[in-house]
Amino acid sequence: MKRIKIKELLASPEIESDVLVKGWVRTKRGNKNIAFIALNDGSTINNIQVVADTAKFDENLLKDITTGSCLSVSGKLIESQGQGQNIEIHAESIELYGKSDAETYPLQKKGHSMEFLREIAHLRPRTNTFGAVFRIRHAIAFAIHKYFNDKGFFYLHTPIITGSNAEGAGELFHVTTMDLANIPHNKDGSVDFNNDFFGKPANLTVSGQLEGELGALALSDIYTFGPTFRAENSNTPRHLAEFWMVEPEMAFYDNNDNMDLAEDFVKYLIRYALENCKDDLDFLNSIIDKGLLERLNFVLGNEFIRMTYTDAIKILIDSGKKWEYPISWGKDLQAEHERYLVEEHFKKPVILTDYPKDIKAFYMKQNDDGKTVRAMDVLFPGIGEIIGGSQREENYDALLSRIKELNLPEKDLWWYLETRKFGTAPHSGFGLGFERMIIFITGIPNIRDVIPFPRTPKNAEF
RNA sequence: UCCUCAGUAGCUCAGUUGGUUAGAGCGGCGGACUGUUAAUCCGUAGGUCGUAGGUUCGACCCCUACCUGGGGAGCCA
Repeated sequence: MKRIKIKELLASPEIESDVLVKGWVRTKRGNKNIAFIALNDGSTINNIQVVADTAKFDENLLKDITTGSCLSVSGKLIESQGQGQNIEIHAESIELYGKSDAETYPLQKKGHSMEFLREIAHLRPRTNTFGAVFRIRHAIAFAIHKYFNDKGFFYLHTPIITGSNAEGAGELFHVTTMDLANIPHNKDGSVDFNNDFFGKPANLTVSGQLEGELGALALSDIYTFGPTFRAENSNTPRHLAEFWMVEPEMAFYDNNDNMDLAEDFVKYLIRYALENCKDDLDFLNSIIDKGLLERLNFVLGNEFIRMTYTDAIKILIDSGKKWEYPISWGKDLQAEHERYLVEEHFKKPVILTDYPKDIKAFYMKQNDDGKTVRAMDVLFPGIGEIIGGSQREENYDALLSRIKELNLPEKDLWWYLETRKFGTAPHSGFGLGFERMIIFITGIPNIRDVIPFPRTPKNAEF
């Protein structure tokens, strides 16, 4: 007999048919005559109830069926006599694949704190909450590829190891094969990289954007979707040292096209989750965050506010609020300012545009006013900046002078500059923090709980 | 990195102004129960009180440092 996944079984049950299911025991209840086993194989948040007449099975086998143990069960699918489930399996035979010592297995029937589960990240996917989160995470990853593929975008693989930190986005993880106990130095005291693997300093990427632009200036529309690394000592529920980023880059898009795409994209992902992850979202809505579904539907049903940085500053000043960080034109918005705009003033997602050039990256398209750049940040409730993007500076001279102004390593960026020399084109792009999107869609408050194995300062276990 | 709160049984927590033998619920184990739903009922084992110093006749409790975790902030996605 062929094994059937529990999701499939529950979706189209054939009463009185013989079935074979395999999975892990969530709970066992019962008395000396009958045992009820809740079995879960991860295909869905729902369990199948296995009913076993104790007379039919070896006493020791039944004793070894404990929370966490793994079983193969064959039997007849019948309508349940009890409340709480429609169907159940009347077991004919049970094979115990793996015991789970009840005394030491850390997961119990009762709920656990997220902090405790994080310490047992190797087992937490077996809980309802993490099963739901990781299934949703998968669904959204798939939806990202589907969205872009359907729009004619190409998935471009940008390098994980790079030889420059041109973007200047945060601290780097260095990549080397040098003996750390015996690092060669030049006469001036600096590290001698000549005999290192790449013959020069290398690091894990902080963003695939610059390489993504190279792709867009040949294939028109591309996206990257991969891990990025920041060695910042950030200890917050919104930061990881290793996180996944989605970065589309589009030729012939101006910043308005860019915003249109960003809003449509984010809404597509939310809609995809609502349509394809209903059981998991219902569970999270009841257990983690009672306002989750309402919030997802609200974001879907409303247009994002679009306004310039300059207008936003006016609103913040006119609000008369006392800010911990006083606000004025030219200063970057702090968390309290973003929160005010999104959660109090507009009460919906906000896209801010045209930031002062001095608080944004060198590659952003400069406006004619000489003061601002065509940046756009999408701000979400509870998360802050979920997307950051811009129209890119396509003018060679303007880009080069900005690089010089900021003392960036011009020679490391020769390849980037050449695209502006040979057939340059207006283009735009943005980056979406994948885990932050998952936070929003699942209602899970801590980013460490929306990735299977979080990497944070002082934590690289598993 | 800064501010702040916390660390006591496998888990979640209580523990009086510093005073004999550190408690509960859940989980585990043993038993009862003819269909359970986080089953129920009876019984039972389980502790280097985060680590290292210090104060004291005496420290889970007071002091110092460090470690780990939560919340907030910064950096950012």
